[in-house]
Amino acid sequence: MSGTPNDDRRTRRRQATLTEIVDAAWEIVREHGLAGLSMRDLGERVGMRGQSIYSYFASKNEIYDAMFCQGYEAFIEWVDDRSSAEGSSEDPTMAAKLMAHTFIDFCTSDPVRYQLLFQRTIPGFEPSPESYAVAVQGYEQARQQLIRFGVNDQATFDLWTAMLTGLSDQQISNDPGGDRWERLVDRAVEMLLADAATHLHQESEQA
Amino acid sequence: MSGTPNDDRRTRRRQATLTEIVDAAWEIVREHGLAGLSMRDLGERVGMRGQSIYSYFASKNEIYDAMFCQGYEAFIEWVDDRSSAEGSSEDPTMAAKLMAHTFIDFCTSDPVRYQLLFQRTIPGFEPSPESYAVAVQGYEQARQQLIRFGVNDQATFDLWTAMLTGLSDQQISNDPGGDRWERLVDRAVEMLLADAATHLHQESEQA
DNA sequence: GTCTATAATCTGATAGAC
DNA sequence: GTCTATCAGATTATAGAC
Repeated sequence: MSGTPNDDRRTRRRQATLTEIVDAAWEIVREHGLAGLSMRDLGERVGMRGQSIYSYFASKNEIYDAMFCQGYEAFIEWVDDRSSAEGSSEDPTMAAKLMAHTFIDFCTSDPVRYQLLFQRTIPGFEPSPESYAVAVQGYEQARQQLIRFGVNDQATFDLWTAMLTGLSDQQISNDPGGDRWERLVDRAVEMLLADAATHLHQESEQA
Repeated sequence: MSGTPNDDRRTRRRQATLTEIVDAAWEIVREHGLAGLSMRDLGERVGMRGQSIYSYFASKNEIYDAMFCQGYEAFIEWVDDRSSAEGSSEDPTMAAKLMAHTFIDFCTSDPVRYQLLFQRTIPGFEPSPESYAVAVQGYEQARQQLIRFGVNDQATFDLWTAMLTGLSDQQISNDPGGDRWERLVDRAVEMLLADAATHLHQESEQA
């Protein structure tokens, strides 16, 4: 009863509408903030009534969840694309700086996405297990990258995430569109690398 | 026509109600998030109808503004109380660590306040000039403190704020109630001090 | 799958009696 | 200064026709 050409067409069409809705949700949220997403606006933007969205998503939180998932997929792709270029670099310091810029560019290029992925700001929202798994995958990818630069224990990694999210956060909050904190990234990486060298754990946690 | 004992009593009573309302607003916001503040809830908590609040505040944003102002006053007092104790310390490294803990304790002890003071998360809200002046005063106080530790140029100060807000933010977002990032503070300060020493600007910006 | 209709509730804010 | 009454909407979500 399944697998007919007609079913194929139908699911493809449905999938297209799903991504169309999520894309429209990102647009709204970039204009009116994370909390400013409403089903009516969303329906209007995608060419249907707000109530019809419920044929695709059971609730508003399910839309946030799809955005959360898509955001982390974008993160993984963003880092993948740029780390292959870094891999060809000989200088590990240079590679670490590139990685840091890659992360901060991702954050500052879309502040609302940063807010959804890396901060807890929507009161009722908890990511589904499936979306959370994607988030963990992104986190692990970043951790594996840093291990290459000698960041092989949890404490040092936590210090790096604090520094990099701190730079992103200040850049977004206090100098949107500028580079007041972004231009401190190279200096921050040099500082972190020097620190990591003095706190080296000999037992690497690599596989 | 003014200055009679009756006027005195009246303004004192009014002032008491004003702070009572702001205190109740903090309670609500700690329970339901920054965006979860409503005039009806606020009125109920303070013992009047929601509409009566408008006798004290012209709009909801004026309440956010009062909270913003009060939050920065609390920050100034918090730092003042603890920096006098630090002043008696001989070791500048120790003093810097105490200052960093003071800042991060302030942030993590009240996440919603941190959100209101240091992040831009309420869509329509802009602090009034009066409240903004208090914020600038708090910022300047922190800057003057760091100058004592050799952080005498803007770039180095920006790096410190990024590190300290980054640690606060990670602590709040990813380990609420714990100390996973808080326990990295001493190490972070040592790292920042070593960095500041190598980037010393001879022309101090002190008065 | 999309519609209309609507439930049920919340929102900030104003007018005017007392 | 607090109340009642009310405006003028907004919100998420469901039921049922087509």
